[in-house]
Amino acid sequence: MVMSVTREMTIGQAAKSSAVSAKMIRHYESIGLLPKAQRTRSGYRLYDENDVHTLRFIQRARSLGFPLETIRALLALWRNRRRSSAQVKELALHHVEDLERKIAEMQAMARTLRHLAQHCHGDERPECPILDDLAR
Amino acid sequence: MVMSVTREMTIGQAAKSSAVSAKMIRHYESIGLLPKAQRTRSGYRLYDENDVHTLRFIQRARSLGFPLETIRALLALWRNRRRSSAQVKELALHHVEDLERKIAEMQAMARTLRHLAQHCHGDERPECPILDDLAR
DNA sequence: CTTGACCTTGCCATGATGGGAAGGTCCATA
DNA sequence: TATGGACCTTCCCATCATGGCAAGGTCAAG
Repeated sequence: MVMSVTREMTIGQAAKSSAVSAKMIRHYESIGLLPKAQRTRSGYRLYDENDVHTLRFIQRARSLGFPLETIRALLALWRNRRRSSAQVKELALHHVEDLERKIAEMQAMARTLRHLAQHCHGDERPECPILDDLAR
Repeated sequence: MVMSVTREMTIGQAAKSSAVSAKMIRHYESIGLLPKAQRTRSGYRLYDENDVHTLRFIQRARSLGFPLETIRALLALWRNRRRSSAQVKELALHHVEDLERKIAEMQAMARTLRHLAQHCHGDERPECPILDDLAR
């Protein structure tokens, strides 16, 4: 496989460079989050530095918990020179609200369980306020 | 459909009494979380107060975020007179750890995003530290 | 007898990811 | 030049808990 001087690479190399698995790169392409990759004559996908940059963008956005559909919108804004930062900020703050809602739910669960566990002897006897609560 | 005096009910009534959807009741049965329900001659599932009690137990455990496999274990302990409360407590505290780990992850995401958003003008101009971070 | 509310099973979808199979390609080394 | 290993391809299946829908059967009241 002969690649040009512009440092084209296979999917495995792009995966390493971007910390996005080859599996996911193919998946992102299949759902249209990434444009269809170029191919060698034998069918191998080819990626360049630009593609890797996009992959890193997606990877970073995923690491901040953005769902793929929001990342689709963020990518469009990133590429759009006439975007308004207000649009980006709205997506981000909406996601923060989602996170905060989920955090609050889980904190309530954890608080309840810690409280119940605190009153559970945790010994060999069967009496257990945790089960009592679940069965109430 | 004639039901006995022990207040047997159809799946829809059991669903209302337990706040578990009929769909989920069937699903729990299919994965063996619930024993196979009794049936009328025509094939309708029948539930009694005991079944509803179990359903409420599952519902409460789900509302505390326990995964179904853990609920399977909790149900077994609930039914086991020779259980030790230590086993129950361990399952609960393990789940609390899971919750706390996820909460911490999401808090880190939210913190980062709030910080980035704070520095984003959120106006009609394209400059945006949020995109800058994602693209860095 | 009709109608509407309920029940049955079975299939598909979600969201993001991984696993694995069956088969093709590339390249270095024996 | 042949072989082997590392890589690539597509396709299907699994996760986890839940919902939706479709086609068809049952029940009870009017």
